[in-house]
Amino acid sequence: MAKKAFISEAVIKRLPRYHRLLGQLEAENVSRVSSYDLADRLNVTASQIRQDFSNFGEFGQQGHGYNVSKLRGEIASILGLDRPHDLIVVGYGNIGRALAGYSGFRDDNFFVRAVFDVDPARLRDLPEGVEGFTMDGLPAYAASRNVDIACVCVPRSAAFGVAAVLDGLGIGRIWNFAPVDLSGVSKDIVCVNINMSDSLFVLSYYADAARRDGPESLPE
Amino acid sequence: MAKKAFISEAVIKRLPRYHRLLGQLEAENVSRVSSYDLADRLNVTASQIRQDFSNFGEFGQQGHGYNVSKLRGEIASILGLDRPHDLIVVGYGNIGRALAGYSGFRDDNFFVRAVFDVDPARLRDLPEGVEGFTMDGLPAYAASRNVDIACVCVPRSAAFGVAAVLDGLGIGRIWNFAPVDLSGVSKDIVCVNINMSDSLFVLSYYADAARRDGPESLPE
DNA sequence: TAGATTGTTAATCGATTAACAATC
DNA sequence: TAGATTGTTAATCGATTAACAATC
Repeated sequence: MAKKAFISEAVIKRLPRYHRLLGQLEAENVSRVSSYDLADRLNVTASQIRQDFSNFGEFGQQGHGYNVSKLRGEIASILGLDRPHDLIVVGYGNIGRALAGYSGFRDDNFFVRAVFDVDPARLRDLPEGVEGFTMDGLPAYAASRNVDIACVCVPRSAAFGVAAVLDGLGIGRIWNFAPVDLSGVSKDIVCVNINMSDSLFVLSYYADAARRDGPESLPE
Repeated sequence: MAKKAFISEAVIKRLPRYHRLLGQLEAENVSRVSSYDLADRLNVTASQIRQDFSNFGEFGQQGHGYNVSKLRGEIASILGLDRPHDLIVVGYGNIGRALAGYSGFRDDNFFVRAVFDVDPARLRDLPEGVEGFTMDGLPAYAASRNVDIACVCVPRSAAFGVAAVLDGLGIGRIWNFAPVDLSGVSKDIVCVNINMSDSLFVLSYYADAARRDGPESLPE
């Protein structure tokens, strides 16, 4: 078929896992895999894997499977991992610090360039290569520097305001750690949420469920 | 119907959002809501909300909707938020520090009691009320203290080993921040993953998609 | 009571899985 | 070539939405 117009979110969410596994296989010097090999490793069906790939093109070779490096490159390209992304962190509290300090993103071309906080006292001990500014410095920063993605790590009460400011500055790509829905702030906002509390609550549920009803009550 | 045996993961994942909204409504002194009110606020269908609730019992009153506090209490009870949970953090790096330092979980009855790391030099500046131990202290700790949930914040390479140790100590409830699938380590493991990279990659995809194809390419 | 809104059954929609012809 | 495995179409499954009788 090659390049469908609209692709379901379920498919997109699986791409990072494929990318990760292919990276491991590459590190193990595996050069070819079939959809069945991949399926085994990921505990999904081969059918699903082939369906997923077919949304984006034809990456395999009939009778021989997929070239690991090529396939990984294709997925990286789909996800945009083949070019650098400039990130800023807005809100330099616990999570903001964790993001700015985590170097692992760099391997996938994501670079935290600057952090912002209302409180100048917090802008100490910044990681190597990361600049710090108070919030009022954000417009000037945005005017002179490229910002691909903003990581919103402010308290819930500040999140809407920050999102509006970011949208006004043309930084509508938001990685949101505040427990609010920012997609309503503007039509242009592209937002992906990490809600740690929500995830913890789900674990709490399944921990109880497993105790009560045994392992059959667990998903997957 | 009242209390279905097995409930889909999609339903469970929506419960924290309901709980959060009901908390806000409670703070606004709203005492009653209909499924239509809730649906409006959450941008979902009223039908879905009623279906979701009906998995667990009958929480509403025909003709009058739901009592906000009562409903919130029911959902809190389903998620286990009505009683305290003792947490430990294993791996005291960037994410581990963020988790141990974040006080917000306490409002929902989750308490980080201790942190563990292979490197004793890292166990400095612990938050108020949090103890620090090297990894070899984990068995003794588990023997003398209650541990409901372990937050695994170690590097990928250490994650399997840590999960095996935790499982051996009977701490099979894992909130996993390492990019590996720990559910295979043991049948008893209940694991919920937060994979920050995966989420960032998905954002990267949608940022590109929005640029290319406009807002129609976005989900939700 | 009449109106509103639930809980639930039936219909629809979309995603996953199975099957298989195409072909390397 | 023969065997293997893809890409894709068709069948199944599950989740979401619509409809409505029950009832507060």
